[in-house]
Amino acid sequence: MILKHKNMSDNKQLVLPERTVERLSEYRRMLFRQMNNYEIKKTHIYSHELASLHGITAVQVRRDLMLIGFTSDIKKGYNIKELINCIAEIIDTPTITNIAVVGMGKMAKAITSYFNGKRNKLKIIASFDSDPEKIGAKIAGIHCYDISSLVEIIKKEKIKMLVLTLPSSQVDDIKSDIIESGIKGILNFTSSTINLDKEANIYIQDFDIITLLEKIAYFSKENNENL
Amino acid sequence: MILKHKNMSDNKQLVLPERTVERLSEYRRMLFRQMNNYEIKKTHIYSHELASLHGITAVQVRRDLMLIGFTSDIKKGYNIKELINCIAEIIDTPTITNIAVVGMGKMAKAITSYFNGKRNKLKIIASFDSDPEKIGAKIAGIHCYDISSLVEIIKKEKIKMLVLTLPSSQVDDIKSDIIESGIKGILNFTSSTINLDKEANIYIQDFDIITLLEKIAYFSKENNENL
DNA sequence: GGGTGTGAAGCCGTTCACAGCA
DNA sequence: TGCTGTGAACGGCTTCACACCC
Repeated sequence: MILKHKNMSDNKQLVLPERTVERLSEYRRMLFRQMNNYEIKKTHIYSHELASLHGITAVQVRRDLMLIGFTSDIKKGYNIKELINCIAEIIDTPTITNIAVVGMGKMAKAITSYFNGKRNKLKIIASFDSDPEKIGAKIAGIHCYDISSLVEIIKKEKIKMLVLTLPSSQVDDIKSDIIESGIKGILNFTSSTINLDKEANIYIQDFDIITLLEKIAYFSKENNENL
Repeated sequence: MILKHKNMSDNKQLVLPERTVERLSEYRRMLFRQMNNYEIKKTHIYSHELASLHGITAVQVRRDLMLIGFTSDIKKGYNIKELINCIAEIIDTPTITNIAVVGMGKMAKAITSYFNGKRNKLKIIASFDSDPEKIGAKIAGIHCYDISSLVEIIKKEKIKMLVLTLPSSQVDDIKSDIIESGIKGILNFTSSTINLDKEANIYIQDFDIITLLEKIAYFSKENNENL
């Protein structure tokens, strides 16, 4: 509808920086909150307001909005509703994007329960496991399939993204299936890095709790001493 | 013991880049696996071997090891055991670092069960919640305290890091408590950014599943079209 | 003056290119 | 020749500085 997004207007779509995309997602949710939940039903917001809500600088906000070609209303700041729509134009997919979880353990259940319902263009619709007890069951509201049917189900159910929460040791076993399935994006909770670089063209985001906690411990240590 | 780490030898400790610290954590775990789990009990490893195990370049590995002042044995590659010890010198704390989880929901339980036992210098030893059903109980092997006793317990139990898994709406309520408690590092699973910049000197790592999945969706989209 | 939009500079991390060494 | 260690170049992202506009 509203199409202030410069990059969308020329047919050659400009790719945004990773960090900008992350912040756009955060801006949007914050903007929703600003628009709805407060007694002061704001319609406009200044860059420095949005910035301080996120603990970043106003320049950063303006730069991000510049990149998506969104401009402010003179003297009143950014129109919240229009900005929400503009961000949606950019980061949302036109139709619902289906996601599946591989390895239906505690973490997967927690993620599924937490996530589903939070975004209306992204939905976890299936899970895979090798445990006979789980296969065929409905866990955290979604059907659990046999991991051996990964490729088949991904294609049938039009699944576009995977969340990997299976034991690291089992990751290698499904690599080729993942590539074959045509999956385009992965959130990898596994502690093993899956390097399927070769032309598979899959966007992978690694998340490893052990690494992160060790990193935090390291920089906490630093905090005590210098700096 | 083995002290090849240049930075440790001069009393002014050099701070490593974030990404390097992350990779060191990953290298270490991979090195353990290389040393123990394989039939070929390797004692040495080349930079390009370690690199390909992680899906990165050999230069990257060498650069990281250069930064920690670790050098190879001539013509044989890096001594695995010594490297493990060197990494431990840098990222491990001398004593066990205690961690607490705030908000004892499904996610917290999954994280605790997953993490505890994996690293011997980091341990989740307590949790906090406001739910009377949970307070006083032992959940996922750890005691759950009343969230109102946050500051007290953190000081008493010498807790140095927090994992925040409580609803975003409740984050603001505990901000001042966190600062008062003297906590040095936070892993924030909440979708609200906690900006407690002001001299609190807390290292914060944000992790927001919604943001990450939206980002992955965005770049998956890109993958389909250009690039 | 109080806000915005943006070229230019700066910073951080990765990669290139190459010298050195057995 | 094959691997390492590293200055220098590069690229992505953030911040500075400033022109512009009501």
